[in-house]
Amino acid sequence: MVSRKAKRIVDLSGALLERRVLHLKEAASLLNVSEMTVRRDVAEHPDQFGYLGGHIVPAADLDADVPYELARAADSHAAAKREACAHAAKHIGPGDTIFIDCGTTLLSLIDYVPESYSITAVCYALNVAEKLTRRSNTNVVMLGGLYYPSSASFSGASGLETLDHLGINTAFISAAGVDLNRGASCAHFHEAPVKQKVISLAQRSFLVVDSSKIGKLKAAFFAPMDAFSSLITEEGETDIAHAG
Amino acid sequence: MVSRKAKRIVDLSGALLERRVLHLKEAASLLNVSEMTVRRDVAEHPDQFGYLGGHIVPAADLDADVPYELARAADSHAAAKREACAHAAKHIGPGDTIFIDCGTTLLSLIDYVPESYSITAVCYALNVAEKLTRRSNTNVVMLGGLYYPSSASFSGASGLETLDHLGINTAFISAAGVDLNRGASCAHFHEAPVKQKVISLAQRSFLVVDSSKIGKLKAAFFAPMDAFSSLITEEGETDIAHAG
DNA sequence: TTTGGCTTGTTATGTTTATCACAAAATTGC
DNA sequence: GCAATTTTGTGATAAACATAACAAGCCAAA
Repeated sequence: MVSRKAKRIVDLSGALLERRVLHLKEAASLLNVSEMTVRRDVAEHPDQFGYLGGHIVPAADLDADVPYELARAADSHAAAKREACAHAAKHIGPGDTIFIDCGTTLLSLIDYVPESYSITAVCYALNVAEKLTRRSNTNVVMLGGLYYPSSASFSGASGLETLDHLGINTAFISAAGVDLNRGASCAHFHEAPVKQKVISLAQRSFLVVDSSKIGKLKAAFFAPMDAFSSLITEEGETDIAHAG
Repeated sequence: MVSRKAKRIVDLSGALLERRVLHLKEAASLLNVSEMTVRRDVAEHPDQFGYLGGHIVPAADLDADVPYELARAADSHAAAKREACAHAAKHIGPGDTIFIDCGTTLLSLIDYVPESYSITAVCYALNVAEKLTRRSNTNVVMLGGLYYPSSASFSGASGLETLDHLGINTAFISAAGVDLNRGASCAHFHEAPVKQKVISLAQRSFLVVDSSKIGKLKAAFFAPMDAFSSLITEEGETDIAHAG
């Protein structure tokens, strides 16, 4: 027979699947043990449970194991990125089909699109998809493929093929480096083919970065500046002269 | 100019993107205001923030706004589902490529695979993908397509094409209904083509359900019983007689 | 510049949570 | 069935958190 303790752990994680948060007191009465015992159970299984001031949560909700230097990237220039998104969102209209690149830069773009707009959003990053699916009035299209933790995104041949069936009005592309002469580059090679194909198919593309990226050049070059209608940063929008 | 308050809210949700949990004290010093102010900010934006005994979390982590009757389905028979997964996981070996179906049934399958096994997992549901990407030693392949909130999964022609490039050893398929004569069915039509193609390509397929599903029949029929090597429930494994 | 409304900080008080040590109860091995 | 070990409960104490009332500060319009 399985020890009482093991059964409690299973019961508790079961209850959490359903409730997402459980107060210590609830958990105790649910499991028919004292609060102290629940405390001990939770403390002994940090892999399964998180504990926040009297509340038990699934460990998954907390684990700062966010893939990607995402965790690291998210803090730096977070405010600038949000401002850049606010500018970029002005280019989105009702009924549009947009493409949202991976990374942290464009994560808040969707927050600046009025709830009333019904749009279709194409993405290939897990964190972006998650946000999009929470929004109503939004069709979400995901490009599949192999997962790359470095950018929390998927890519592969069939993801690229999916793009052939889509009509994208406006693509929002981000970059880890923007050199005003050479163009836009990113740190991970697997992202480049996706970005390039999107840029080639979309009616118009915008390059969205916080200004700290300007002047930098990363390993994977993916587009010259004149591939974009404009460069958008927290400071606003800069038209790109199409005269070579 | 934007009110100071509005900027704080944006900063706070930005910090949460990165940290997932923020202690009241940290938040206060981060925003350069008193704890009391942070309390008030959080209380005024229940849509964005959750608050658990001194800790601020993104509302999304708590909000029972889990898409799908997922929320509803998750509680019922949760223990049975986990037990079924424990049985099913015995069929996974190091180096395998497995397919994990959508729904809540197979969510805990991955928990029963030893950390030391390096595997490749193919999926098409957002909640499954999320769990898989948290695991080390795991290649994750996602089938893309249009998002269906009803099952938190993606499907479409190009997702199906992706399957052609994959060699799947073992497929774990779940169902909303299992009729021992007619076979397996699910509630959403978009899932059926994916399940069918996977079953046709995988070396072997297992049907994994909690026993409450047995005897039920849902709208979208997708496979006869003899398409599966065995039926796995919380009570264990039942070989399926291949004699018609 | 001054008024009035709104925002923020402070303080005080009560409640909840955290931790520890020890006792009681249950399990296990023999 | 008995002793050793583990698990669980209890109560005391300290720390952290919650809440409300009021004072001070900020901002905008007159």
